Amino acid sequence: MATLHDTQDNAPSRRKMLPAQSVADWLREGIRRGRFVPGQRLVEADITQATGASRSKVREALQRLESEGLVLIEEFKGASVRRVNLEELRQIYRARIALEGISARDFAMRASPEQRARLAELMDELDSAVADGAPDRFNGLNAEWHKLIIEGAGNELVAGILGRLNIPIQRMLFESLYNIERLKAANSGHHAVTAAILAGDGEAAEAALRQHIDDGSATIAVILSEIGEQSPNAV
Amino acid sequence: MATLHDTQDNAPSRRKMLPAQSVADWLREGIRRGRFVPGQRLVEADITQATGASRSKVREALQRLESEGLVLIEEFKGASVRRVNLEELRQIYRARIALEGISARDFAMRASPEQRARLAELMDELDSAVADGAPDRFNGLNAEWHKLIIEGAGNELVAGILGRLNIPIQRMLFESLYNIERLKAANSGHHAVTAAILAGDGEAAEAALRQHIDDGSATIAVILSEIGEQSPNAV
DNA sequence: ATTTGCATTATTGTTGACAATCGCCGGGCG
DNA sequence: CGCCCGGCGATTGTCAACAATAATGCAAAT
Repeated sequence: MATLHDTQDNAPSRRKMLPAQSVADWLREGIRRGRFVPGQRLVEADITQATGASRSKVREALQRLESEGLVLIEEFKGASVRRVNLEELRQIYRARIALEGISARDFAMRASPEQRARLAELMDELDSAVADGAPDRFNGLNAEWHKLIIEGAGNELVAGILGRLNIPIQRMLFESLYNIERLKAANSGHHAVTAAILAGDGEAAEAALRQHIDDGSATIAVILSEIGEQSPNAV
Repeated sequence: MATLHDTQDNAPSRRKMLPAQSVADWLREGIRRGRFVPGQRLVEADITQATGASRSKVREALQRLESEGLVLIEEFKGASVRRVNLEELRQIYRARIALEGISARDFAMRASPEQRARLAELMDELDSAVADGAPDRFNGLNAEWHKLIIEGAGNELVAGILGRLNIPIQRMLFESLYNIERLKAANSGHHAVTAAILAGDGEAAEAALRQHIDDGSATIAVILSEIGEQSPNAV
């Protein structure tokens, strides 16, 4: 079984003494970046040693992550990164469609000229990334593009919910865009949404973004089912 | 300052010894039913005594409620029921529009004949409650009507999010329907949604439910602003 | 060789005591 | 009379030891 300090790699982790809430952030980030894979156990002692936080803080962080749906805590068995099955993935995407859709609508109605200009700029850079066949650059720009719309919609509550929803599927999202065909498809969706927003058409923007997310969901489902077919404790 | 066991009222609270997670439920319920009003402090010792749970469990429950956005925890000041301002109310309603809207759409597409029959039945009872001018009965039926759609949409994730979103405004929702005019207006919205669902028209069902919720939001905003004008520590 | 039972160990859950901080109350002073 | 300030009680934050439980490894028996 892989322990935690096995993988202490790049970070200058010399007794960080992370104070409190940061432990939750640290774990979230680790889950998002794939350092902790679904099913992996999160042993309190290891986290204590890795972060320098006290056990109380570690426990508090784990309980928080559980109520966010990121980890599973079983009595006397401890915490582990929660696995998502296909049904849950579907539900996540349904929620994303609803929330990110309405964000696009709101963004189209209230975005400042600067924000619209930034959106157009990102669109150009996305195009150039596609033209260059640069999936890494595309991934970063893609995240920024979505983030601009979500945070620009002026609804921190919805932005927060979406942020939490995305964590479990972040890694798959990332992997899904290493195929040039999918990349082109995704970008055509971006174009439709961007055009509607720049035209100030909230209705169309919402519809286009819904379509865009729905397209992506099929791709992710494939990836998840591939992963799910591996041995249960492998991932 | 009102303490907790001042208000220990109806429940047979003879040393309940609530085990663990139940403490969070107990607090949630108390907040929802107005036993704990926004701004009220939630002292650990009082909760311990009232529930019979240990302090660890109480703290755990409070932290959970904080990450749900229900309570506010300040360093060395403890937990208190979070106040919602008008901007946050707007954001809650925007999220509700998105999530309950898509639930109506999904329900229209996948509800069983039994569920549709139940919806029609509820609609009749709502009408009769309006005709009788019975706001209490209407309130109960109204909650059931929304619940049927949300839980019948087949998305527990979205249902859970909506459940948490509604808690802070539950009391206002309740109070808002003691005006016969508003009651009639709300019911006309119910009719539009029900008709669309029974016709199997997901698109129209979503649009109608969005409109219905949006109508309600204005009413709630009025109530909140009235409350907000009272002295800050009164509520 | 496989399985069963047992003892050991690793890990989590719980409790209690102690330290830190905030809010209040009363006294001193301008 | 009003204001500042220092102590005091109440409340929360932190930590370490202890108890309860599950996982593991080993040996013996079939």
